[in-house]
Amino acid sequence: MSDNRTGTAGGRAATLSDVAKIAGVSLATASKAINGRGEVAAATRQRVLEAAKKISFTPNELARSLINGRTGTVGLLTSDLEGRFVIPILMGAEDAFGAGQVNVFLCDARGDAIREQHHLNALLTRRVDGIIVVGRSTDPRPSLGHNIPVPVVYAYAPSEDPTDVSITPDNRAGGRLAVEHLIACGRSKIAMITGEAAYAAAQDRAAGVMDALGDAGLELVGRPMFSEWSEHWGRDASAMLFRQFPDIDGIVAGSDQIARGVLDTMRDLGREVPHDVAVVSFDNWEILATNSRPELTSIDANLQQLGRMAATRIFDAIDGTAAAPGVENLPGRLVIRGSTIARR
Amino acid sequence: MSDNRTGTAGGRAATLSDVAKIAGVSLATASKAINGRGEVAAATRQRVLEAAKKISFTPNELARSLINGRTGTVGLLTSDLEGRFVIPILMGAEDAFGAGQVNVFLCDARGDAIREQHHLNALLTRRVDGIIVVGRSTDPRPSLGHNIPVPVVYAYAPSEDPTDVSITPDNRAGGRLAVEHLIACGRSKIAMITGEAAYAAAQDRAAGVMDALGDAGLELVGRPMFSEWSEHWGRDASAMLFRQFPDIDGIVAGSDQIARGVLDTMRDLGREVPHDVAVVSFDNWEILATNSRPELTSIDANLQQLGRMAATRIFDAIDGTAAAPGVENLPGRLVIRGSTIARR
DNA sequence: CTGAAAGCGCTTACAG
DNA sequence: CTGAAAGCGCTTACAG
Repeated sequence: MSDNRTGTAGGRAATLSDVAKIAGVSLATASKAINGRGEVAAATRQRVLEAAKKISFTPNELARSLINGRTGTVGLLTSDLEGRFVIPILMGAEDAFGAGQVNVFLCDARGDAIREQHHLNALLTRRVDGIIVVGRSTDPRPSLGHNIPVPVVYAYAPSEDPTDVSITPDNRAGGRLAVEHLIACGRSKIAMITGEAAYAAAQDRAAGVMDALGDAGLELVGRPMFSEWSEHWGRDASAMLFRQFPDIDGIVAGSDQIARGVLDTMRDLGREVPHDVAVVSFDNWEILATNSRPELTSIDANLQQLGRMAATRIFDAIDGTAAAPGVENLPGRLVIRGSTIARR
Repeated sequence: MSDNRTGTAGGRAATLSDVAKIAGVSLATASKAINGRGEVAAATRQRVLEAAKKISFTPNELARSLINGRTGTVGLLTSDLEGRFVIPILMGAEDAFGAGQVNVFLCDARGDAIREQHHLNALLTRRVDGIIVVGRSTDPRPSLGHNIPVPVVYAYAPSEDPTDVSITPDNRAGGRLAVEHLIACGRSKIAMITGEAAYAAAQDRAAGVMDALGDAGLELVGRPMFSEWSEHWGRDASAMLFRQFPDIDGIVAGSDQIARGVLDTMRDLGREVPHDVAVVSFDNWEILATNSRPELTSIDANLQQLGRMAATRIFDAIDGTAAAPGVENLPGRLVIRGSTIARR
């Protein structure tokens, strides 16, 4: 097969007319044969398919979309591509849409509202069938409004507008999960080191921690320590904490990164994890969680599932069976490793 | 403004005919006015624009594309979305295409050839103007072939076919860079701990390391140690290494993860970094490199630039000024931190 | 400066 | 079973 960058001798892509001409049938018949629609004689269909194959005919989806009003495309509007959180969501959505069925337009607004508006316009101009908006944190974000002619679903960051459809991780339930696990591991002197207080994720997790401690008749040791979402902070905070409260036996870390810092300090202080101190964290970022000493017990936010759900909501809305508006909170799951339960 | 999910009272999106009717002009004139083309009286243009605004007219890009033969879309065919490497490339490409100008179809083949073919077909059916194929490693990958009617550029993983256009990191030069830096830091007893030998990246970096050592009249201490790209391996390998060669004063780590493991072991062994042992690694994965003790000197592969270049190649090919085929090797850059040069 | 007409590639009633 | 015709939403020569 020679190098052919056009598909036909004429220097342009093969068209249904080309196929019809070669097969000696009308455009209408060629169309029906290709699409398996209408009553077409088996022999005729055969001829058409052969002709199509011969000239590598690829139907032009643009023309089809123009007719049936659906493009089979969806826009993914994110504000933070580099973020580790949007990627699994994006994968889940891509997954749910299926290979070759629905295609996803990826748009990264870089956290810039102007850029987001540009992208939104471009998406509408291309007649996407729906839009998924993926935020970079779980803090509510401004709504795109209701003047958008296609369904919109907000993932990770919920919309500020309660009449929009949003799906976000249930961080409060996650905080409960963390503490309940520590208690189940026999811990009762539990402290919390977490990220920036301005983040809803930090607040929600802390609230869940408090809920669960209260239910168990326990109190947090010290106050929740808010600062950076970093290993550095994990190291520094845990050093401070143990100076003040040497008998802590359980720590909830706001992220795997923070937990990694905590583990470093435990090692420096000669405290054994999990024997002396059990550590549970959030994110279940595998590459961090499975390479530490010991490995980290962590709460996975099920982001890929979150992406799949967002895609499903879009489908439903397109099919007219729209979900009830509001914020849906997706529970996370506890992944148990060596930082809370010793390996034999 | 009321909740309007359609754009017009008729329950469908506003059309140029609607605009023309309201403005009291012909379709042709409306088109020219909207596009700033042709000679249209200022007053007429004004009326048309007002009408368009009134009914929130958004031109249907599908129809335009059908006419001019270009869609302003590009396909991004990746095999590994979760990989940290494809994301910056993807961002760079998205960046180069600009907000709202060209839109990117994201397709993740999950490393499955069948799925890739499905996605490829879908992209062609949607008449993308070009395709960027982003591999998950720097190992050459099968070509998509030359029967594709649009330009194709391979990023990160080059194509096996030298007549394709490929851009890949220059890992050999990176290996040189690493060693030259260690030598500049006064080190002469240098060892290398790296990832799986089956990876071109591992081999190329090792080759560059050997080149630079040879040029300096030095020899590697021991042999390059190949195994997992993990912290675990970094810890274990460096422990073995120092047992055998206690006087090593410089280590090239094949990745930041491996380097993190090396740092852990140095700390366990009581060796001070960088005073006793300097460590340089690859990837410059910030979240790992800037949170270690000390921070990591690392070689950044300039992946975002790689993505931008790939996008540029696509543009050029569309404009008919195609790049010469072959593999282009993009040099990395050394980012110096505390693991090779002590902070004051 | 304005508009009627043809056409981009395809599908879908509707006749035959 | 097959095909002529209209039409999806838009643009572009070409007349006027």
